[in-house]
Amino acid sequence: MARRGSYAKGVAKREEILRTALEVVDRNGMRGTSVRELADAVDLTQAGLLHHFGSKEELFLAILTVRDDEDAQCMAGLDIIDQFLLVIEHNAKTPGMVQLFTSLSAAATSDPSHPAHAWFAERYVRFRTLLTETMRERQASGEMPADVDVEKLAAVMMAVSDGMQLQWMLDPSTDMAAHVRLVWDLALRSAPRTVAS
Amino acid sequence: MARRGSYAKGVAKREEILRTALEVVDRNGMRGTSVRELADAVDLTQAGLLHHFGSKEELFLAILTVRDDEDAQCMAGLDIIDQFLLVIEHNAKTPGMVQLFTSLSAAATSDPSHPAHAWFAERYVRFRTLLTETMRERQASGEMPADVDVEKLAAVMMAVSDGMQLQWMLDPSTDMAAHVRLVWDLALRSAPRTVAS
DNA sequence: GTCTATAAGTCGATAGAC
DNA sequence: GTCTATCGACTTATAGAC
Repeated sequence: MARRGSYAKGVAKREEILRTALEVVDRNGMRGTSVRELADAVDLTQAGLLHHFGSKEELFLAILTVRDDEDAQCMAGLDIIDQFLLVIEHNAKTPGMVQLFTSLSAAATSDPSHPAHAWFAERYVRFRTLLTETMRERQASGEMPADVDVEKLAAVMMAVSDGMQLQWMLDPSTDMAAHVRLVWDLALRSAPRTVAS
Repeated sequence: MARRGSYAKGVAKREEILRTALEVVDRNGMRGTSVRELADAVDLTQAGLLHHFGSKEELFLAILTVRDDEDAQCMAGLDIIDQFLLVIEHNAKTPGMVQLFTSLSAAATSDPSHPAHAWFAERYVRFRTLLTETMRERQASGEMPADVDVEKLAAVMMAVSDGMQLQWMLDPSTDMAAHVRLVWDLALRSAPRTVAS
């Protein structure tokens, strides 16, 4: 079918754009990367590129989505906490990606009309829920102190991960994963609170 | 002296701009607030406003600096940890400011040539040092477990504070201070690690 | 020294031809 | 699906009035 052919071409071009954009962003970050630059890298005009993605922001969002999916794929089966730490260690090798994530998350979370607002909202709920449930299981099996507020701890783990990216960008010798692990270790070895009568 | 007079006028105008800009930003945030808008609010043209600050980014940086100074001023004498938590509680009442801080910190930390890059770098070092020293004192006095890595914990406290702002912007019912307090409590009541022989 | 007015350039976004 | 052309918003820079 002709329709099938042209559709497939669009998808292929879209993926070529994403793959190239991912590399460019990883070198240069979001800031200072214009749509025209990305368009040149895939031999398109700026308008030609924007035909595949509605806007610059949607293009960048697509990049993050691909990245999230790839992370999830190659970590399938691992312990959630281990996954979490591995992703953070991996982030330290892709500075442009970290830059893109922090910039976009700041812009998108602060503006409900931002194209990526819903994506981030859903992402936080999903990961927080996943972490919370895992921690509850560990509490049930006695691997974790029962009186830790795991719902808050899950939010904190993500917040540390996000926040450490800023400090890491200022000083790339910072070990982001080690800082997240510190919180996790504190939670694991926190002494059960004695109930005051 | 005439020179003294005109200099004072410049400073006065600068402060009027900052005061007004602070209000406008607190309502509208950084995103969607143009220099022209701010200029209109203080009865200046865009170029007139930019004469006082080199650029939009430097203007916004000046706003954050004023905010930091005001926070520090009205908290003088309080315990550092209490100060930290009080500032976070205060942030929850100034959404535009939180928006400005997250947007600017993302943009500035990721780009060494950003006008606010050095400011953020210095700010993180300063606060981290302050927190670290305070914690060391508490360890010395026995108020805090001796084997907690306070240098990392200080960085973590700031990271949680920064990171929770994103989740709070997505859901303003989030209690940012409570999450920071969770980390602090975990550190305080963490059981001393037994040394493996 | 401070401000007005304006010019030039960049960026993202969009309309319409092919 | 890709292009040309153009629009409007923003920023920087500067010439010159006061």
